[in-house]
Amino acid sequence: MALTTRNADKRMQILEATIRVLRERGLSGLKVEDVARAAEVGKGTVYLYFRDKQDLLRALVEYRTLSFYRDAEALVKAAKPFRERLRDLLSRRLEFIDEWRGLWAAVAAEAVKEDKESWLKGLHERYQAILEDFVEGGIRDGELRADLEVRLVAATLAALGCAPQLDFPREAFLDQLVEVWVKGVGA
Amino acid sequence: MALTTRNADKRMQILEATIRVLRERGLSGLKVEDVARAAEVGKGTVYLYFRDKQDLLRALVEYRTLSFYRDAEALVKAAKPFRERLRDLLSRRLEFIDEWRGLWAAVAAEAVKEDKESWLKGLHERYQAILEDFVEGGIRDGELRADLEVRLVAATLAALGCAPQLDFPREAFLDQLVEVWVKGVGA
Amino acid sequence: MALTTRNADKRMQILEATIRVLRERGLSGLKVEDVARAAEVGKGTVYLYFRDKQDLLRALVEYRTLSFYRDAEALVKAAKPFRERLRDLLSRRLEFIDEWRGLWAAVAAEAVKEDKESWLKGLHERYQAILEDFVEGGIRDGELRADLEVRLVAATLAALGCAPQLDFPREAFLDQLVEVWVKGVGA
Amino acid sequence: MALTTRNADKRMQILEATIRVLRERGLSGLKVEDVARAAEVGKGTVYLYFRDKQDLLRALVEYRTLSFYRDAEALVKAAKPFRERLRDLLSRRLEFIDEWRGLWAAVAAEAVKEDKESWLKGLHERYQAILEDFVEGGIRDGELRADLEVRLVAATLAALGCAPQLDFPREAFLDQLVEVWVKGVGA
DNA sequence: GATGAATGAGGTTTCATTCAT
DNA sequence: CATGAATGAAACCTCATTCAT
Repeated sequence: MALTTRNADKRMQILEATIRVLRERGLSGLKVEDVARAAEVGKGTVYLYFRDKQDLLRALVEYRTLSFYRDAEALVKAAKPFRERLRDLLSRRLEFIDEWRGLWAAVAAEAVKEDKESWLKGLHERYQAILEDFVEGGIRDGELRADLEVRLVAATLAALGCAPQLDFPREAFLDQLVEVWVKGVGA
Repeated sequence: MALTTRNADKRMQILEATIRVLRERGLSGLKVEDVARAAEVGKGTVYLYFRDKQDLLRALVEYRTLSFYRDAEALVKAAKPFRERLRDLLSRRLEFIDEWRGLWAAVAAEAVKEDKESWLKGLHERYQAILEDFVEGGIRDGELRADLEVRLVAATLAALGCAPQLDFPREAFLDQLVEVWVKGVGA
Repeated sequence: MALTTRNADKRMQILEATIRVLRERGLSGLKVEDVARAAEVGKGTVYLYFRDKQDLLRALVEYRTLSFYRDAEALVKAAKPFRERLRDLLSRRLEFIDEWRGLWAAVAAEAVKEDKESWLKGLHERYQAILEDFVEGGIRDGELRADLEVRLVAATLAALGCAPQLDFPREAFLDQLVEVWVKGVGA
Repeated sequence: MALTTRNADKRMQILEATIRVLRERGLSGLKVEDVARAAEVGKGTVYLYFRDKQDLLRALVEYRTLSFYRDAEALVKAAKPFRERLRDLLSRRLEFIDEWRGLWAAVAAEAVKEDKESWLKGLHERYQAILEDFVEGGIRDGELRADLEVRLVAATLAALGCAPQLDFPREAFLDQLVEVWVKGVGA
């Protein structure tokens, strides 16, 4: 138990270190040795918790992505007005993208060499499902037009938020995004 | 002259091979030797046209990105209805994203180690400018609301198009994107 | 402690292997891989102890040269008659030159690309100082003429010993060298 | 004839360029391409005059070494006092060493991979012979002691002149060398 | 003859992975 | 369990050499 806990802690510690190094040094600068140093463990220890570097990356992608999905789900189901929930979702989405510095797809590609397509598709479907729920709820509540094709609209939401080089206030940008999308598909 | 032509041709040949290999093998699978083989030249020849691998990547990013910007500019300035121009733009954007398989940011990060920020910002500003032109034109023509803050709206357009795993017809998705955005900011 | 010892040992092991390979294969035949094999370590291990090949060469030049200087100093300060000390010095000098097979200058040139001049001068000054001490002692003891300019005479000693292709007994040659120089500057 | 002359010229031009590049860039910096540029010919042209790089180096070593021997022979046979002839010889010797920047042995080692020993010995014997002639002449003329073993004394002369880092006037150094040797073996 | 674009063998170096401690 | 010294496969890159023009 204590052991399991300590192990789980160290796993996390390594995963957190990994994304930190990734952000600082980029994908080609991501060395196992640096990850170990950043996690304050020995290099060999990384291999006690992950089969190899690819396994570490796969675990990282799943850890941060599922964490994002969990948050996204909670945010869109919160007891708040529709627009606020949308704004929270998009905000968290921008945060997610920023966390990866645009490297998500590249890391994901390294993380899984076989069955890549189905793995990616599986991940994305979970997000798509969350968004479809949100859209359906919006329609039910009269916030969104009833004649929309849910899957397509959810997809436009998923497609919203590629992080441009923001040289203006993030809040204003978020407001504008919400504004556009709500006007675009709102009732 | 003939030389310049041949040289320019071979440079292109290598760049085209590079993006092909990148798409097939991913970033970590991008070996100079494979690029050379794909371009049907010797390994050393790559180094006649590019200082090193980083230089090759930088040239590739610029080549494809500027090519995209050129097309984008032409498309939004075409003599067509506003919605069609928008659709063409978004279509080309999806194509651009698909071409890189989501690796654009990662490749760009490898391509430039110093002054990265200013280089990225410089590139993005060109795109932002094209979009601002488009938005301003739309306002002038009465297609878009006049009370919009041009830069923010252009930014929402830039943020539109992260390629999700499309499991429905691309055309329908594009139509929906256009629909949402035009409704969102249209007059 | 044990570590330091083991590390120092392995460093030495690699340096000894390097000069062995250098003598056998020449400068252009000096591959890091061969050095590693000769030192009975892996190729990568060499890079644990030396930043790169140039660093290895620099360390080698310093190691063998300082070792020679240390011996030279001890020999000229030994409690022996002047002529014997001179003979021991020249003998060690011939050994040093033979050890490098005439490649000292070439290896030194590879070993240091910047500040080469000051590095070489710095090294040589240590030798010159040892010789000047020896000459001064000789004058004090009445072995050498008192009207000599110490630095110049020390320099002639430094200039003595370019290894010709010896096709006669080394001992006789050494005796002759001693004879000439002592007659030349002796009291 | 004209052709032969032009060819011989171009050969020389390349050899002169080679030693220039060697002095400037060192042995590992000696690229055929740089030699060609320095000689103001095409890279392929070098291969019209020399079988390969090794052949170029062998020709260079022979060219400069035989040139030195020719000069040395003329200098020691000149109609001048003994000491002056000795001084001229040593002066030319220092010049020769300086010309190679200490790289003579290393270049010679690259220049000949097989029969290296006999080639080096053959070259050196020519120099030894010149020096023996000089010593014999000196004895005949009563300038040198008659009880000397000619070969050994000639060898000490050959061993004289390793170029130290001269930080005092070259002329004074030369005078001192002459002084020492003449005193050492003179009548 | 003269050229220099093209080549690829072969060198240097990195870094994921192992394993003895 | 944890470690990091050691390893060598595999990547990058150089440069001697060739050959079509």
